[in-house]
Amino acid sequence: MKAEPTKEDIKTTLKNKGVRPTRQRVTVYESILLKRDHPTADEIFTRARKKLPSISFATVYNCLETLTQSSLVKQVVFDRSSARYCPNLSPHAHFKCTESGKILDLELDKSLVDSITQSLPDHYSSDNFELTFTGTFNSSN
Amino acid sequence: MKAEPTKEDIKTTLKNKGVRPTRQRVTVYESILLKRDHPTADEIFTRARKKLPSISFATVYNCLETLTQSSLVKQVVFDRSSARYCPNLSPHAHFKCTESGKILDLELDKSLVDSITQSLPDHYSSDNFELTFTGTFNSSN
DNA sequence: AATTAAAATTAGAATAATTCCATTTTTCTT
DNA sequence: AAGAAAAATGGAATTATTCTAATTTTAATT
Repeated sequence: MKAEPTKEDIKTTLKNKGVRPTRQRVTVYESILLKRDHPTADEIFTRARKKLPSISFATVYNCLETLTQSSLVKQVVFDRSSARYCPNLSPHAHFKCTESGKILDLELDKSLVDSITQSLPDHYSSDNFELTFTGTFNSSN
Repeated sequence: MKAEPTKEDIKTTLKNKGVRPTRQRVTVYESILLKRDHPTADEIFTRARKKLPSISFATVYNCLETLTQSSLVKQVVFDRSSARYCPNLSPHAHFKCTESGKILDLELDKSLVDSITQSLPDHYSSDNFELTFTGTFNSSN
């Protein structure tokens, strides 16, 4: 399932999570996987419309909620701007480039992931973290 | 300036940052420092009103913007809920308890802060990070 | 102390993203 | 095929925040 999951792959993934693979959900999930550029609900709606012109905005939000709940996508929020959605399930950080506005995944060494996870004091319990950076990406090479 | 900064302390802090210490700014900053519970703009407005009944909501937002720009407070955003404001300037993480809704500061070992800072690949430049956890805090002790 | 220009504050309107609601459609189970 | 449950839909409502235009305050200068 590395590059281009088929509709069937997607259906199977949804089923495995106990999520009914409706056309709308499959389409929304597909739209996020298609181009892993952290699209907003609005962008996902636009993409989904191309595949399924009858889909409504409310449904896109419903599907995103369902996908987020079932941990298939992660909601990423920078400041107070629109939420973005990320299908990368490995623990990773996000970097927002203030010049391009792009959001990039930053893979993290397992050792760092462990350090972060273990940094929680006793009595605190969490099964996830979100690490974000804001800055610039210098692609002058 | 550990426990209770006076109005004069606050004025000095603002001046040092090149921010004009208007009554409204001092009051807003004071309202955040008063109780370090990561208040929302709304809560800050309520607190500020008690000290300065004429202050407007727009001004609270303006002041928060100014304080954030000058790095005196940090805006903290969880999910898509209201932004919250944190006057803790040391590098630290935030923990949101899903039971109480409270947001807590988690101080981080310098070594972890360094590891996080150094995890940025070449070409990426950022002078800040935000690390957040969501989970539960078990205070059964 | 009056004058002025710039900066800050204000009230209220506007905006944008998201959520809610009532209805319809689809899907699943019998 | 019928009935029940789940999902999708369109549009209204909500919420936090930003914008705008006018007023007030401040600081600097006369």
